[in-house]
Amino acid sequence: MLQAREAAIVTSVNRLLAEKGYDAMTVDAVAADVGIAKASLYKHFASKEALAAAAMAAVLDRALARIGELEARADGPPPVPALEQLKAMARWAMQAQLAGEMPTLPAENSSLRQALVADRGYRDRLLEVSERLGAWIEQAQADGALNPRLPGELVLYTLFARGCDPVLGLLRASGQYDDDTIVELLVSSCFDGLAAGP
Amino acid sequence: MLQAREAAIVTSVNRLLAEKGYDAMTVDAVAADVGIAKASLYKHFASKEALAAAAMAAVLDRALARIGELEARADGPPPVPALEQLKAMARWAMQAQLAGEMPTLPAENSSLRQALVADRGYRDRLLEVSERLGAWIEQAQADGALNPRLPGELVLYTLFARGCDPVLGLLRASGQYDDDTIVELLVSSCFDGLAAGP
DNA sequence: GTCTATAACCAGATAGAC
DNA sequence: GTCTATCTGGTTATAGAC
Repeated sequence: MLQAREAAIVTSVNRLLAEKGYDAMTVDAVAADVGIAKASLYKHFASKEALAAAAMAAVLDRALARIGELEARADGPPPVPALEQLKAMARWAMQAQLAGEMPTLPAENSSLRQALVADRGYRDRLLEVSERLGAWIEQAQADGALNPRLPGELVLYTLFARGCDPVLGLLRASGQYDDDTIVELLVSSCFDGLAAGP
Repeated sequence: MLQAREAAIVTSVNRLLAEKGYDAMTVDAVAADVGIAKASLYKHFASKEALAAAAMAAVLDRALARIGELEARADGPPPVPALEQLKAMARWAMQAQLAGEMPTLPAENSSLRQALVADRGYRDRLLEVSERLGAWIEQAQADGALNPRLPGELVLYTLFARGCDPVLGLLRASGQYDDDTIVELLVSSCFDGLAAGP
C-alpha cells in the first residue's frame, strides 16, 4: 500500500512538474492532486526538492527502460546503426514532452539543480543514462555517422536539451502541425541541421 | 536624471534576470543592486512583471540594433548571403548569453510569459525582430541555403531557442572549451546538424 | 523621488490529536 | 499514516513622512 501511494505521488508530481515547472508547482497542489493532506505528503518525502528528485529519477528510469528496449532491438537482424538508436531516443524524449510527461531540464541557476545533484538516486541514474548514450555516441562516431568536429560531450548534452526543447511547444502552439510531424521536423533539424546539404 | 536612473534599473534587472531567472530574482535584490529603496523602484515600475518586461524589451532593442548593423554590412561589397546573417545573429545571441547578458527565454507555462505578451512594448519589438529575421529566412530559402523541408517558422523559433540553449552552459561547465570555441561548435551543430554530411 | 516601516499574502514545513 | 490547524520565513506591494 505504501509503495502504491508513493507511486501515485510521484506520478502526480511528474505531471505537475511537466505542466507548471518546479517553481510554480506548489506542494498544496500536489497534495490536492493525490487527494491527501499536505502533512501526509511530508511523511513520505522530506521536502519539495525530494519530491522533484523522485519524479526526475522516475523519468530517468523510463529512459533507461527505453534504452534497454532499443538495445534489444539492435541485436537484429538487421543490426541497427548507433545513429538510429540516438535518433530513436531523441524521438522518445520529444514525444514524452509533447505528451506532458517530461519535466523540463532544470536550469543551472535553479535551486532545483543543487538538490538533484545532491540526490544519489537521481545522480546515479543520470550517470547511467549518460554512459549508455555515450556508448552509442562513440559507436556512431566510429561509424563515421556523426560530424567528427563535434565532441561527444556536445552530442550528449544536445540530446538531453532537445528532449526539453521549447521549439516543440512553440510549433504546437502554431497549430499547423500534428505531433508526429513536429517530432520528425525537430529530429531532422537536430541531426541534419537547418542548412541545406551541400 | 530620471531616464538615467531607469536605465540603471533596467541594466540591473537584465543582469539579475540572466543570472537567477525570473522567479528567483527578487525585487529586494534589484533594489539592493541599484542602490535605492524598494519603494522607490515601484515609483518607476508598477510591478515585478513590468520590470522584467522592460528588461526583455531592452534585449530586443539590442537585437534590433545588431540586425541593423548586419543589414548595413550586407549591402557589401561583397554582398553577404542571408544564411550568413542568420548565423551571425545566432552567434550574437550565444555570446550575449555566455556573457551573462541574455535573460533566458520564458517557458510557455511561466507566469512571466502572460505578462510579456500583454506588454505592448515587448510585443511590438518581438514582432519586429521576427519580421526582420523572417525576411532573412525567406531569402535564405530562396537561395537554397536552408533545408527546404523545414518550415520558416521552425527556423525562426530555433534561432530564438538557440540563443538560450542550456547546452552553452553545460559545455562551459565542462571547462574544456573557451567561449569562442563553444559558440562555433553550437552554431555548427545548429546549422549543419549532429550527423556527418553525406 | 527617496526613505523607513509595514501591510497582506503565500508557500514550505511542522505540531499534535486520532 | 492521516488529518486539521498553525508556524515561520520570505515576497510583492503600499503608506506616509521628508
